[in-house]
Amino acid sequence: MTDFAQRLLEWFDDHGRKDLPWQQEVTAYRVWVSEIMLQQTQVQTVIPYFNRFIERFPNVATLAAANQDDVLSYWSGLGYYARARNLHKAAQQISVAYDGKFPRLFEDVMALPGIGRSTAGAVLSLATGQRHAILDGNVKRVLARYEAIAGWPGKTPVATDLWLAAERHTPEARVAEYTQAIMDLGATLCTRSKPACSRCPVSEGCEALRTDSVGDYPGRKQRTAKPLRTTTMIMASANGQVCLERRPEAGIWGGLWSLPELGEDSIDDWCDKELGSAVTELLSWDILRHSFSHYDLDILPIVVRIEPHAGKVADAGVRTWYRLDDAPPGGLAAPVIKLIDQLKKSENVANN
DNA sequence: AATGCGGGGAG
DNA sequence: CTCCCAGCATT
Repeated sequence: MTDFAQRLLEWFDDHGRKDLPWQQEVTAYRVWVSEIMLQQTQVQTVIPYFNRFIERFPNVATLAAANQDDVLSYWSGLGYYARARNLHKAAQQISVAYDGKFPRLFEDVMALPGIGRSTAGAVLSLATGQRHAILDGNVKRVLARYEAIAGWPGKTPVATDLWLAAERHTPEARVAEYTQAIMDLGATLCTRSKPACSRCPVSEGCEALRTDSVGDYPGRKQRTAKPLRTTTMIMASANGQVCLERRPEAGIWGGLWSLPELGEDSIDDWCDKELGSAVTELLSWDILRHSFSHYDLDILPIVVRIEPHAGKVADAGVRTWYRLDDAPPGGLAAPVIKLIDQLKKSENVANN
């Protein structure tokens, strides 16, 4: 065992996290769900989503049997919705190919949609104790500093070096605890800013600390200016209902329900063409800026009151009337949740 | 090898 | 405001 692993495990006994929801009643399924939710998402954000998801889908069979709208509704607000679609698809594959039992072979796990090298290693090491390395954001930061591996981890040669270090330090015994320990170190001491090197169990061998350059690791990606895009979202409202449409599988917010977006048409033409209704009242709200990692989106919300005989939509498979005091038909993107909440409030005011 | 994919927490 | 997080799939 490397000195690094030895000291890390000793530290874990006293300071590691052992009370996270997915650390109770450890099963491959629960660890898998948690690892998918934790991709690019922090622990505190994930916990309530994990608890709700597990309550509704306690095992592979219940998840595989659910429809996609149901699954996405439990993911609504978490982001990266391809994760939920892949999780669902993988559960169905596990049902068929492995009789509902999560596979134990690394290659089989890697072959499931949404699971790559790091997640496969994390699930198998945490749930079964098999010796596999992981390389998530925390581990990249810890190892880049400890070994002074320069450069942005998105570059192949940098990632290759980090994986080699990860493999080299992963011990033969106590693998599950080691995996949790190195993530905990990154999350609690070896943080992105203001790392607590004075309390670090491996500070003695840390090359970045020795050269007083902890802040230089890991290397950052050179960033370009984010473009700004704009869209108009239509909140067509009648009889306490609002029109929603399902987005295509590919692209942003794939498979989620959203508000219709206005293209080149005028509002009146759109309502006539798509809903077969005339506008009775028109109201523009303030622009809502929604920020993605790669662009900003300015949303101009337009509330359209239409004639109350609206029951018709042009394409019933893609559009639906959503009753505001009802449960949503599926997953909703975060800004759509915000706008619909605002609409509910304004409806309540109007009715009081 | 580079890019697309969400949303939020931290500073 | 900026940075980037328990990454993976696609091209």
